[in-house]
Amino acid sequence: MKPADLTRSEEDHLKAIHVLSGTRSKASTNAISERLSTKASSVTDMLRKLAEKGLVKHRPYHGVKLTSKGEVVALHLVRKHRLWETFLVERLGFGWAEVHEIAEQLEHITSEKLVDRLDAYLGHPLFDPHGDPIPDSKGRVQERPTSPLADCRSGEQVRLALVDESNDALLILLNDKGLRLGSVITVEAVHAFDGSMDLRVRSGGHITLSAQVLSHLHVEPAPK
Amino acid sequence: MKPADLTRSEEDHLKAIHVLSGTRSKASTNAISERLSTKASSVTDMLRKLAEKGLVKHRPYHGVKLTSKGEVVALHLVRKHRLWETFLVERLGFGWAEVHEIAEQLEHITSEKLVDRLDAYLGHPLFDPHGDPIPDSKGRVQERPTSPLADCRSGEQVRLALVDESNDALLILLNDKGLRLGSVITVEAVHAFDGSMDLRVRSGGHITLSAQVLSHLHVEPAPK
DNA sequence: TCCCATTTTTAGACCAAACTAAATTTGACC
DNA sequence: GGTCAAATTTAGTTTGGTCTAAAAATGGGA
Repeated sequence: MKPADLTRSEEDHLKAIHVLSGTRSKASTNAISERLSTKASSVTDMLRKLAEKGLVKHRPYHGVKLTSKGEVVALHLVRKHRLWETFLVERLGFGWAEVHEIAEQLEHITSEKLVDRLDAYLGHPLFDPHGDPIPDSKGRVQERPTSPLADCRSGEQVRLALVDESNDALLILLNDKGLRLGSVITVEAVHAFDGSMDLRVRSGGHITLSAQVLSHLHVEPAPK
Repeated sequence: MKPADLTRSEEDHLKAIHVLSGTRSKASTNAISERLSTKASSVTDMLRKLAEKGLVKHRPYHGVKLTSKGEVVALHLVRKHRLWETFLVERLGFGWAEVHEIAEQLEHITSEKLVDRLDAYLGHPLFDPHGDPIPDSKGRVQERPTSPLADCRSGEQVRLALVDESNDALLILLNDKGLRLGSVITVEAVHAFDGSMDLRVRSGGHITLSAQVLSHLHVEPAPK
């Protein structure tokens, strides 16, 4: 039983639901429509269609979640998206900020063989350029214990592991400050007033990040 | 004045017209519809739309040809298609026969920067895996003097330079016979009865090709 | 418990891109 | 030059995906 042939729009909706239901396990019509820049009524239509295909469970007025069949499709899309992002950054020299939009197109290319070859060509990477895990061909993801940078205390030394937003402006800001995935950071001060932090970046300088930026950064223990 | 945003269907039509009008400079409605597996009436509709956008010149009942603006778009699509084919074969290890269909999808990805980076990554190749020239970013193509293998005489030694068809079965046949681009071939016999040829492939064996196969092969003088 | 703002769905319309069937044009042949 | 088959266009329909506007459901606060 193949993932069947889905239209681009159907795929976009499945992926949106997957991402949005990450924490709460259900996604709302409005949240989906906002993410896809469409109207709520269009989303409702699509949900009915996807429900008929057995890809989502839609309880009207109460949100939607993926069936296991839908989850498989969504994870496969995420896999393709993150593999292509990795290719663009590592092989073609793109910066993080630029690749999201292109990968949005590339993730819809349908060829199992292409995905698997690309995966092998890149050396079966476990994480994409933003630190997000890349599902393997069976949909399994490598988990990694990360914690919010915002929770760190003064004096802690950690490594930047994950940026949980593909917002261009955020990525450009990090770039400007000399921060990249794997950067080793020492917390120099935490300001209670606004939640901002002063940091020292090894092989970089002293920087300050606002709480708004910090909320998207996750770290892991610094290497020895 | 950008190539403007075109739908996938519009792009497909432009490329079909480009390819079909290669020899005669005009393409017929039926030929286009056959190539795209649609009906003639659908093509007529599309031609009107493309004509309104100034991309084609359509004289009803008398065929269609690209305007210079349409030609630019078509050449850009050809460029993308052939660069992706090259990537798939040279980097991902695909065989010639498999890449056409995937490249048909990849050629519609819109990102100038992506195309140019891919081109550089591949070392600015002049020819794709089938021997077809790859237009550069300005649409210029590298010409190469090739002649039909079918015109060769007994005893001639030549090199396979171009296969002018992306038909799967043809490419698989060539593969089975041990022929690839660049193969050095000696003509051993030409059979007047059916136009078939007996050939010897250097670093291969003795093979026989039908006139039907030969008609798609083009050669250049053998290297010294 | 009732009310009302917010969210979501329904109803009806539009557009692009395809189709079928019918009408029209062309051009080759007698 | 007239005729007819093939090629092409026109007319009208369908499907998928979106929209706007109106109706319905939900759930928190008085």
